[in-house]
Amino acid sequence: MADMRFPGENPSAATTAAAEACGGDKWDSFMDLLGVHQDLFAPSIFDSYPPLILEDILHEEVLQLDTKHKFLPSPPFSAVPEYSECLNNNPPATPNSSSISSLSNEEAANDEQQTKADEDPDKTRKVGKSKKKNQRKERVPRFAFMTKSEIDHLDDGYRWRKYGQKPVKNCPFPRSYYRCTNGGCGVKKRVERSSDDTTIVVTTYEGQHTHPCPITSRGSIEFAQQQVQPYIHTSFPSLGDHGLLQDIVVPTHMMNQAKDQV
DNA sequence: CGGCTTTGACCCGCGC
DNA sequence: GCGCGGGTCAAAGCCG
Repeated sequence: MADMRFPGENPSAATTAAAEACGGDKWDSFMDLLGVHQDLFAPSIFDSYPPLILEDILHEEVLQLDTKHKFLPSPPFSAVPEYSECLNNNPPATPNSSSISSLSNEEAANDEQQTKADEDPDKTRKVGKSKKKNQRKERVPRFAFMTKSEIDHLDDGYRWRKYGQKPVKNCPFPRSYYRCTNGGCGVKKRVERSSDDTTIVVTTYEGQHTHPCPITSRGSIEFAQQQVQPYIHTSFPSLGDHGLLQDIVVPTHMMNQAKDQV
């Protein structure tokens, strides 16, 4: 994980509040998944631009964290349909301290084959049709960005190889599948355009990078800044209390502002 | 020539 | 059992 902390900086009050609102461990995990250190956001960014928090996506209730650390109803951000697959009545997840590997058991079972394919594709696809239903699989942390952009595949600093594309039902835009090109890093991401708002690109990351970000040049970041407006939507599947999905919407300018100071 | 995208085929889970 | 949809593979082609 790239270490991009600001020397001598401490998280701002609003940052801390946002972290508390998400649950401290979840916030840390969020930052880990983003590939940045929590302290990256230290220089009072959240004081000026508090994050939006989607608390209970089951009821499509969107809450916003204001600068006084209260939850207020926010403008109508809609729930991302695909997230509903993560919503069930599973018992509350118990995130461990090192990662947000807290997908439900059911989802873990669903991902079982995929993970096996990641580890050894030959054993699953060509040979291994002997599914081990009850075998516990390592849970894969996932999160998604909703990005307002005309460009589907945003430059996030990592190198990706496209390995598939599928048409999406009831959506004129296809879904693209990418895999991190770094050897041994099994991180995948799906990129699709929202059918409700075609200006919004939904990028779903799966897994955590096991290597530092290969591209940290300022030019790359600035390029991304030009593409992304105006917010980033992040979800923690099954991380919320009672198994509910918990989402965070981080305005993109916050992300960019933070990156700009690296 | 290596890395990447494209694209049709294939596999699998799930609902009916 | 069958059809459908999601996800992945892998060959072919493109490009720098």
